[in-house]
This record gives sequence, structure tokens and C-alpha cells, in this order.
Amino acid sequence: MKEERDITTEQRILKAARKVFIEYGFNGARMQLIADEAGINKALLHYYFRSKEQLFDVVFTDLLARFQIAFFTILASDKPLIEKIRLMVEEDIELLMKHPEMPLFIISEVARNPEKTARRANAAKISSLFKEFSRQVKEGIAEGEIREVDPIDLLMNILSLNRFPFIGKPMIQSVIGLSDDRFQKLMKSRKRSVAELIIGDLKNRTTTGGK
Amino acid sequence: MKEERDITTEQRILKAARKVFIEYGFNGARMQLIADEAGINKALLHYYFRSKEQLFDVVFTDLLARFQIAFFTILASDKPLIEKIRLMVEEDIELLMKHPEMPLFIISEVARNPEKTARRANAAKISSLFKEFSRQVKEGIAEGEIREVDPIDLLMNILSLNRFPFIGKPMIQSVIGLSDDRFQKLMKSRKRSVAELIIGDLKNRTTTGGK
DNA sequence: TTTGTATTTAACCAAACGGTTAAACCTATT
DNA sequence: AATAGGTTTAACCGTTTGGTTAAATACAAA
Repeated sequence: MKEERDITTEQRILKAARKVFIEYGFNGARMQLIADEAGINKALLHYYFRSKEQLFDVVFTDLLARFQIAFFTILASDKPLIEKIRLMVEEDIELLMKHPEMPLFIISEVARNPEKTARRANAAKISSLFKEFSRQVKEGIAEGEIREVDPIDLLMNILSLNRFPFIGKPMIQSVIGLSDDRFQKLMKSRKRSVAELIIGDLKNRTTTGGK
Repeated sequence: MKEERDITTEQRILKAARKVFIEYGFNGARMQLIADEAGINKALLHYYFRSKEQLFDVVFTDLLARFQIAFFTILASDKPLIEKIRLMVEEDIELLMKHPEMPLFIISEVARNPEKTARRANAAKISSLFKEFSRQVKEGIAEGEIREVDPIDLLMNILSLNRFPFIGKPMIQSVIGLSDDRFQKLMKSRKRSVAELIIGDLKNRTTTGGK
């Protein structure tokens, strides 16, 4: 008579925890605030989740799967390289526009405790997904479809252009002044322009200097 | 008989505080740890800096100037556009390679307290430096030197490609496995490749799809 | 040597924190 | 209506935290 009904309370707690952890980070978050946000008492919180760290783990593992593994799954899907890159940009930016605080939250918490992340995110799986992509890139190079490029370098360019704007948003807004509305429009237009920047670089780069 | 000699102690404190704040963030940092790191007692810490927040302010304002204002100063220097962009990439990455933890630290702390940042970093000045750059970009477009582009978009691309790799380093390392040595080499090669990516996009982009 | 001032310390404090306990409260089954 | 088990709460606990205090120490100027 428990398993079925308490979906409500447990999910209210998880939703509240997600909100508070994302806003304040693990160190800044307070169990009392999570309890308030969920409309319950602090002791009940510990009844459902034994400790702050355990609650955080549940919340974080879930978010990691939704935002990291989703990206790497597209990265290893069986689409043609160019189409795939366009998808990796457009779908990722689309998702991040709905959750602009996620990239900074995830990266901060991984940096706070890198050892745990490998276990939590099933790093072995992601690593193998990346190797699959890596193979596809080398294939594209061999066939002359794209220029010579290090797959890690390519991945970094895509992740950088997709995610930095959301990570640096508070910084950029407070320093050069940029309304939320303007930011939103900019991100929308970036879905196309970032894809073209990356693909253009792969298909027809002309050396602009040196060796 | 004070002003002259205590440079030693005060600077030892600042150095220790910098290290601890950067490693743990404001919320994770402990005054006791800063005191230990500086080789002094906690009370002496409060003798020199009345509160944790005040000490943090001194440390953070200084770092903000060194890493943000430096970048925006190059951005508004009186060099030709293309040469300037190359400099903005190469010098920024060069600096970040010596201080890889800085971008994530700065962005996290700005996000934690955006209101304060505007005052701290002299946002008005940076904003005017950016307007100067913005004017130069429009000039380059009018003269047909580069393609049509939103200056904010251009700035975001440069900042993204420069800084995200350092921000996402722990994430990427724990997820796809990437040694510090390999990372270092990658960043070194990016000084050239990122500049070419940006400049190539500005000088000869060919539309790869749609309208 | 004495005096005044800068420097350093150990001991202490109140508040906030994560976490526990034991009892009360529902509510469905018998 | 009695029972049993899931659910909720107020009160409490030990620790850690940022911060204070008052006294000791070093040392230059008188």
C-alpha cells in the first residue's frame, strides 16, 4: 500500500531538490530549503533519502543521463556525418534553451567531485560511443568528405559553441548587458549559424596564414 | 612601522585565499583552511580581513580584472580586425593554459551573485570597450572585408572556443578519458586552429543548406 | 627601561547545519 | 472498533562554521 501512492511525495521531494541543487549547488543547498520547497518537514526528507549526499546522487545521476548521455547518443547514432553534426548542434541547443542552467550546474558538480562522475555517468559507455564517432570521422577524412581533423578537437568545438553561451550567460549579461529576450533570440539563430560554422570549417577551409 | 613590513603576511593570506577559493568556491571554502594554508591562526585572518565575504571580494575583484578586463582590452585595442581576432584567441588561450581553473571559477562565482559583478568588474568600462569593437566589426562588414555578422555572436564564438575546453575539462576527462598531457597538447594546437576557424568563417563562408 | 603599538595566539560564542528520535497521525484491512 | 503499517511531525543533538575577545608577545621609540 506504499509503492503505488507515494509517487506524489517522493516526486515532490525530487522536484524540489532538483530546483534547489541547481540554484545553489551542492555546497550552497540547504536541506531545510528543500523541505520547505517540497512543503514537508526536514525529518521526512531524511525518511525518504537518508542523507544530503544520497539525495544529490539521485538527482544528479538522473540529470547527467538526460543531458550528457542524450548528447552522446546522437553522437553515435547511425546517421551520415554531416547530417549528424547538424543534429548534434540543433538538438542540443534546442534542449539547452529549455534548461539554460543545466550546463553550468553539471560542469560545476563534476569539477567538485570528478572521481564519482565516471561511475555515475557510466563513463565506459560514453567513451565507447565516442570511439564510434571517432571512427566515423576518420572514415569521412579517408573518403575526402571532410578535411583532416582530430575527433576530440571537433567534439570540443561543437560542445564549446553549443554550451558556453549558456554557461557564460550570467557573466556576459552582467558585463556587456544583454536582455533575456535578446539572449533567447540569439540562441535561436545560433542553431543554424553554429552548425554552418562547424560544417563550413570541415568542408572548405582555406588556410589563412603560416605553414 | 606597519605599512611597510606586513606585505609578507597580508600577501601570504591573499595567496592562500586565492588557492582555497579557486579550489572550493566561496561556499565550499573554509576560513580555517585558508588560515592553515597561510600558516597562521584564524583570528589573525579576521584581523587582516574582517569577514569571509570581504576577503573573497578582494581576491575576486583582482582575478576578475586580470582575466576579464585583459581580454576586453585586447578586444578594444587599435589593431586591424583580423589580426586582433587572432590575438584575442592566441593570447587568451596562452593565458588560460597557465591558469586552467580560472574560467570555471570566475563564471561560477558570477553566477552565484550576478548583481555584485557589475560593480566589481567596472561593467560600464567593459561595455564601452565592447561597443568600440562592435563599431570596428560593422566597419569591416561595410568594407566587404568580412561577411555580415552580429558582433555579439562573434564575441560568443570566440569566448566559447577559447574558454569552454578549460571549463569542461573535468567533465571531458572523466567521461572520455583524456590525460593532462594530451589536453595540454590539444590546447596548444588550438591556438592556431581556433583562430583559423573563426577567421575562415568570417572571410569565406559558403552556405551549406536551406534558405 | 619603560611605554606604546603592531602582531600573534588560545579560548570561546552563537548560529546554522545535517541528521536522529520517539511519538502522533492517518487509513485500509480484519 | 481494533490493529498494523505507512506517513508526518516537533523537539532535540552533536558538529562545524564564521566570527569575537582578551590576554600574551615582540619590538621600536622615548
